Amino acid sequence: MKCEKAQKCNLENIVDIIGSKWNLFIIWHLRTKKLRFTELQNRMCGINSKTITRHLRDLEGFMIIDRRVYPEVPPRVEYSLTERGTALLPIIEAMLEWGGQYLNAKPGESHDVEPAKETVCEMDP
Amino acid sequence: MKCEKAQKCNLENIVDIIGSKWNLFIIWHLRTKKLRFTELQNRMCGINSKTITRHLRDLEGFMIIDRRVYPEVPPRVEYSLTERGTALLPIIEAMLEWGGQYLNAKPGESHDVEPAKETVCEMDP
DNA sequence: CGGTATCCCAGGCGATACTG
DNA sequence: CAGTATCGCCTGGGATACCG
Repeated sequence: MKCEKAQKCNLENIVDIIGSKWNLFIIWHLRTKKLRFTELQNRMCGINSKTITRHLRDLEGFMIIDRRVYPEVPPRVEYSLTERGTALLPIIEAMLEWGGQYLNAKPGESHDVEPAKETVCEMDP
Repeated sequence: MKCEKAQKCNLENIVDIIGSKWNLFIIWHLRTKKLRFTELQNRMCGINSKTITRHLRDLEGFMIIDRRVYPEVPPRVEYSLTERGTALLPIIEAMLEWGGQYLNAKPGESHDVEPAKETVCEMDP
């Protein structure tokens, strides 16, 4: 975690963000439209609320997502991508493309079901 | 970790590879030339041998790096990128570019030293 | 609805020591 | 040199319960 002799690695900072499965999923799910807390949670394979909250806060801190609270009853909170977050989409797409080219062709070993398309845990339409 | 209702997420498989700080570092350090075990270890901020070995094996399993053993005394093992691994470089470069654009400009909070350039833990020339 | 608060556990990672 | 073995910490994340 620490590069004592050198300055903090650029790549390391980025991996802290992109390297998390959950962060990537959140960003990806927000690519088309803003979503509410529960909508996100349901789309992400039932991730528990503590975990998703933590990652949402992280992403908000990095100014990758925008959190908008509507003072209503019942409460409504909507998350959306910022410009910074949107700028990450090409990278995620590149990752998916890479995965489609190489992982689907020869899955290595951990391949139990048929290859996915460009989808990420699409569960509920 | 498990998408019970959907097929295994493509993105999740990829994040297992790209999402690891160590894997990214290894790939990045191998971008220009093949390196020996110790060379890699020294460049990576003194990562301990157990950890690096594990990640090297993982990457080898995914056919992202190539491990070549020379039957000599003392032993020599060289690691290099495969085509698959090389195909990841544009993604890492995109990540670095994104980080350069956004993280260096406004670091958020975890920013203790001056921004890094396109470097990754460059310690010993 | 959109979270916090607790508890708990697997495993990622460092430190250290040893080996062919 | 290139690892393996062992120990032990600490965090990420699941389960569950509760709250404004």
